[in-house]
Amino acid sequence: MANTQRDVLEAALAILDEFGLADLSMRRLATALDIRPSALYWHYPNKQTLLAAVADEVLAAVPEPAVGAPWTDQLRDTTVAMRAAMRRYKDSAEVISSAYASGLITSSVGDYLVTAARAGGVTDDTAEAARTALSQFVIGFTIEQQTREQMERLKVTEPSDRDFDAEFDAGLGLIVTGIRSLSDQLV
Amino acid sequence: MANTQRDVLEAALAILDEFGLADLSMRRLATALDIRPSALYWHYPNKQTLLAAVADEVLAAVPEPAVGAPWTDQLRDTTVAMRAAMRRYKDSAEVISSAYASGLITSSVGDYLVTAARAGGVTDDTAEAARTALSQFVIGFTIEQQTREQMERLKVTEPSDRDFDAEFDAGLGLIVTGIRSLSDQLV
DNA sequence: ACCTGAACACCGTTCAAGT
DNA sequence: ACCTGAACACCGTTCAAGT
Repeated sequence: MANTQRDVLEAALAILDEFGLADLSMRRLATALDIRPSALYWHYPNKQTLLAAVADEVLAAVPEPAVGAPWTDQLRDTTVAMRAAMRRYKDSAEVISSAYASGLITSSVGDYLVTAARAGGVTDDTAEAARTALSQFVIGFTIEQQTREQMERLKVTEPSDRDFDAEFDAGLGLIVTGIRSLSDQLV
Repeated sequence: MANTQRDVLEAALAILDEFGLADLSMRRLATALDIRPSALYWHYPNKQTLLAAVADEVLAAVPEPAVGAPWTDQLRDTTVAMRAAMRRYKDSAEVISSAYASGLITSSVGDYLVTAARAGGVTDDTAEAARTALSQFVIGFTIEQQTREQMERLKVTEPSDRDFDAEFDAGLGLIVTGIRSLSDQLV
């Protein structure tokens, strides 16, 4: 039974879900599909491109913000949805960070943030800054949490008593407040 | 001539400076020191610990904020200094991100940010959120820029026309504005 | 105190050849 | 269209032994 590109992508997500990024090697992925590693290169030109596809698939769970909602809620909801999407797959924040930097990502979550910020009447520069601040924050924050979780799983660290949800809400609130404040100045 | 732990650290920084993280392997580091890879494990227990030492050394260039300066300037200056310190060594933002998450970092830059925010009279939770938002932002932002730069060096991407300095200033301004706004609410 | 030698168990990627 | 087989050039880490 021959595999499609989609089969390869789903097998990669399954490994990420179950074992994390350290175990997502081309050799291990091939074994999961019961093919030889070289066969993967028929579906994807290299590992980097495969990981970008994984990143896009993870972020595809983030919905377009509700057009009727206040623009600050759109910013909040999109950022919260990004975090929720990343938390579904172990280490996916790190995958997304690399893919984002590589420029191979096609997800439009960044555009959702820029559009929502513009709805607040801020300048284009501020809208871009809002996207940067929010996406870097949520990705960086989730990398930190997921790396901790992976280390606790491997018993190399004891469980920390940090309240990640509270820390996230506070940081998000702080950034949204900053954007709203810049918006108010323009009125 | 026997090597010290410091010699190993400096050789690692030299490789980072000249070639970047992809070339910082234990084998290559050993070759640079003219010893066998196994000898490195006398100085550091593993690569992760060595990279944490590299991260600390990079962040050691960030000065304690001037006590006389306004607290918002202390926040800005520390974040700007973190970015400047990271930009001295290729891919060091990624090294710091991992080391930060691993909990092996001992640098006190995070404390500088919390202390500065507290000077603004905000609650402890907001001060912690300020540290998280600012450090995640500057690390995430610099990872993105340094990954781009590395790819341009390898000619896998054309130079982008993004103005990273302007984007950074806008994002930083936005976060600091948010903190100040929460501080003002308390007055 | 610091290092070598040898080994173990892995990587990503290429490319001619097979069906 | 999709895959195998074989190879190339690498990894991090361990551990007994050397000086």
